[in-house]
Amino acid sequence: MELQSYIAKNGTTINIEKGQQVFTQGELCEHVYLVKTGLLKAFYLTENGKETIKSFIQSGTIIGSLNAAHCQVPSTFSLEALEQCRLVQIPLNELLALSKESISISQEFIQILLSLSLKKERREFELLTLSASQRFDNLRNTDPELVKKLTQNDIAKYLGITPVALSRIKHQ
Amino acid sequence: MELQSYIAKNGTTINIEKGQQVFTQGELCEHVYLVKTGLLKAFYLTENGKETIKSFIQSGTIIGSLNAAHCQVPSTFSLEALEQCRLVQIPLNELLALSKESISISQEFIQILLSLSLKKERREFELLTLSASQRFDNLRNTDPELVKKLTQNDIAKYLGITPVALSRIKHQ
DNA sequence: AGACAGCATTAACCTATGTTAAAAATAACG
DNA sequence: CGTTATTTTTAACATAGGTTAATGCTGTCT
Repeated sequence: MELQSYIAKNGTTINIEKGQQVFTQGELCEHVYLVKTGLLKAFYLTENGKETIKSFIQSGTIIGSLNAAHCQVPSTFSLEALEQCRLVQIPLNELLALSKESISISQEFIQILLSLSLKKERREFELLTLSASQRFDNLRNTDPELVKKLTQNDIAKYLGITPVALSRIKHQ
Repeated sequence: MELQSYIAKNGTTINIEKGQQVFTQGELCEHVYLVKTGLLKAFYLTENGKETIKSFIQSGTIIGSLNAAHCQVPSTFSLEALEQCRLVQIPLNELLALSKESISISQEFIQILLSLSLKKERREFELLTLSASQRFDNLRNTDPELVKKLTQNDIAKYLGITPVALSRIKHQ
């Protein structure tokens, strides 16, 4: 947890109101964020204006558009606060540079990336093999607290279905 | 590319016949593989015996059940040769240990994990926002050569639909 | 060539989810 | 409190994709 404390010390704290965006799809975003308090959603907006939620981000997590920050390209998604949030912001470059100096930071980075890839793999598996209602059950079992905090609209967008379909699924 | 040459030197070369499995879902798999030649598929088998393909692996790629190897848990997927393959095998532990000694190896690891996460993100995006036929178009545009080599069955399993549905999609 | 195996197509019918729109419930606010 | 917004439910219909099964195609072995 050297990394987290480095960020806490050297990053700049920002407050985000509910509904505000931390960064926006299509824009450059060179930072990485450590979530101190609050809850956020990372989401895509497709050409035809449809929103789909990539993930929900809870406190204690490090989040950022890694590829955007790393490759200096526009972010493919937006990050928005679902509640009032307190974040600590730091340029990814700074962390990467740091990791070049310190083995233990590198190692931590590797750990973070490995666990991120685990998360993505689970998600991929679910999208590929489970029906919408199975995915919903999964979410409810995995993180019932989170489900309580979310609006049905956002849950649906996360599951990849419409709120109407989710309402139907619930009544069974 | 220090990592690749380390693997090439210190790993053990194995040959896999078409149809053979490199490792199997449910088993431990502590190795990571560098694909020298050939083509493979990584796939899940669900409880009800349905197969879905996670990804196709072409030569030059490093593949393995990272989480299985790292956390010493059974792999969640199998790896099978679609053509006769030549691989170089090495324990992930050995690479992780190595990365603790060498900053440049750590850095390479980080690069690999970052690009892996980019790939997964694209896949997640597609599964979440595109229809089956859009996903098929995408695949055809991104890697037409690959599509030629694959059976329609495998393409369908990769897209998350049945071969019947894929056949329908093609005729439009 | 003939016989078989493995793929691909087609068709008929079924189910899950999308779409639109209206009604009902809940939350937010003066 | 009563009034507006916002979210959720319900209903009716449309569509994509699943299921099963039959048919056709291609290649391989003898």
